[in-house]
Amino acid sequence: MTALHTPLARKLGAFVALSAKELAVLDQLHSRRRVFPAGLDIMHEGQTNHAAYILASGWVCSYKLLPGGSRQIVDFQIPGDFLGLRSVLFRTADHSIEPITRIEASEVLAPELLDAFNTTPRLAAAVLWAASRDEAMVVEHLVGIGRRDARERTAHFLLELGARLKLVGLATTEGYACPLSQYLLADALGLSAVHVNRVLRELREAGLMTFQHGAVTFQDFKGLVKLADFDLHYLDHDGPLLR
Amino acid sequence: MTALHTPLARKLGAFVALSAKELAVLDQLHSRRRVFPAGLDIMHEGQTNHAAYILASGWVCSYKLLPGGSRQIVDFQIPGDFLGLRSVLFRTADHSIEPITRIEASEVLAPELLDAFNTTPRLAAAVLWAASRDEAMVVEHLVGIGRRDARERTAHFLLELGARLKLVGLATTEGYACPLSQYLLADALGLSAVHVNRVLRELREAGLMTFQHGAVTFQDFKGLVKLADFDLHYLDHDGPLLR
DNA sequence: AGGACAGACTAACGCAGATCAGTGAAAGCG
DNA sequence: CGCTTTCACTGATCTGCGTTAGTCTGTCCT
Repeated sequence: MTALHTPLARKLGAFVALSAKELAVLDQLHSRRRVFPAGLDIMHEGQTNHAAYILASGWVCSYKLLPGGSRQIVDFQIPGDFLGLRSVLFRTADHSIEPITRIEASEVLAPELLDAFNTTPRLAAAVLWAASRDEAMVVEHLVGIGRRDARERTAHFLLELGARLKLVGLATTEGYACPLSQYLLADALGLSAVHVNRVLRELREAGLMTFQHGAVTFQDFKGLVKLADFDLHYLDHDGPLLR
Repeated sequence: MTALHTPLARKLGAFVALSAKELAVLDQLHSRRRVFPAGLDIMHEGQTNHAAYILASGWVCSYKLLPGGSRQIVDFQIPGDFLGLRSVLFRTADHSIEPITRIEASEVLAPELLDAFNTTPRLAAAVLWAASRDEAMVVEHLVGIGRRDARERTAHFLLELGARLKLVGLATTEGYACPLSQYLLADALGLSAVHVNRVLRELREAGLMTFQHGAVTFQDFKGLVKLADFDLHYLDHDGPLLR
């Protein structure tokens, strides 16, 4: 296998073996690279005619604000993920996107993407598969918020992040570097920051995992998986309908 | 405008004017019509190699079960919606699908759909738009469960259902026929059935709306919209990137 | 007709998690 | 160099919602 140039190539490569040509096409999508600072929204709910991006490095969150001032983070994006792909189909974005760290991202215009799909159809299938996987994760997130208590929910979420990061080589079974604050985690989990803190302490004191100093460390992976009822099969080993 | 044959045609037609040819292609997708009784799952989480369907009549819910025995309903599907479209891309379904009423649905195989897209590309855009809209609704649902209290959440959900039903001619601003039990509503909203009952009583006593005898009736639409912070713009008036 | 069952509805009680109100440490900055 | 801001962390109190345990209807059986 040739060297994997980008996180996206690495992610898709974990699912279909990519030819040199396909890798080259993927690389070309990364031509218009841009850098954004942390904390400054790159896309706003209601905004029209924005571009889509492929995230090359750094972390991002997509969220919605409510009139009461609270917010719900729908998902975090990590290297190799698309930003605002769905919103491009609508004229206006249905959520906002904020970089959590300084990020590097490549602007992708719809025509370029369609072009790439035409020349390398297997890429289209792979990208569609990735999009479906993202959607499955949003659904799993919904289920967690609706029906899991704070401990299960937190554990599940951090395990899932780990699984995603592993795909792009940014995590091991031991843990991963994680730039999230407890506030961000709270907004993602539908909890208060105070309660997130308590839950993290519980998990730590139970010897299951730690979330400290910008790093997530799994001490008892199996125990965590059991507590969270984590089933990675919906992220794993599942290929699309490739014919 | 020609007569609209199916709910799907009606829904897509609300967004792009469909030619006679496109209508014919849509009709053809409905050739393999099947009937399913209420309460019997037509698709199971973990099941492999199932087909996708277009719902022609009746109501359906897609849900996930948790080990504790509770379940979370991710979404209800109404006539004109696709069933299991995303799960076809994965080898195995990531959720279960259960008819709430007796339903009629047309089996659609992936090749047929791709064929239809090739002969009428505008149809592909329209279907993609519909899929994006569905995803946007799941996101909105997630936000509701995470950050809205029971009253807002319930009101928002029933308003959204109304907006969707209006698109296929099954609702007016006054209300709509609704076969959901309070238990189903509870599983969708991440609440207990008991509390759903309390909330519905509150809404009724506040003169906002009723949910009784299989019908939802809006008495104070504006008041409800305000309470729920309901913004239908993400369902309305928004076209896809049509070139 | 009587029994079984599903669904709407209610009251009493308990708890998970929100809210409020702080402390203390580290990092950015004029 | 203090000053401000951000973040982790904690205890006390409050509350929205779950849980339990019912009653009452209507409808479908046989």
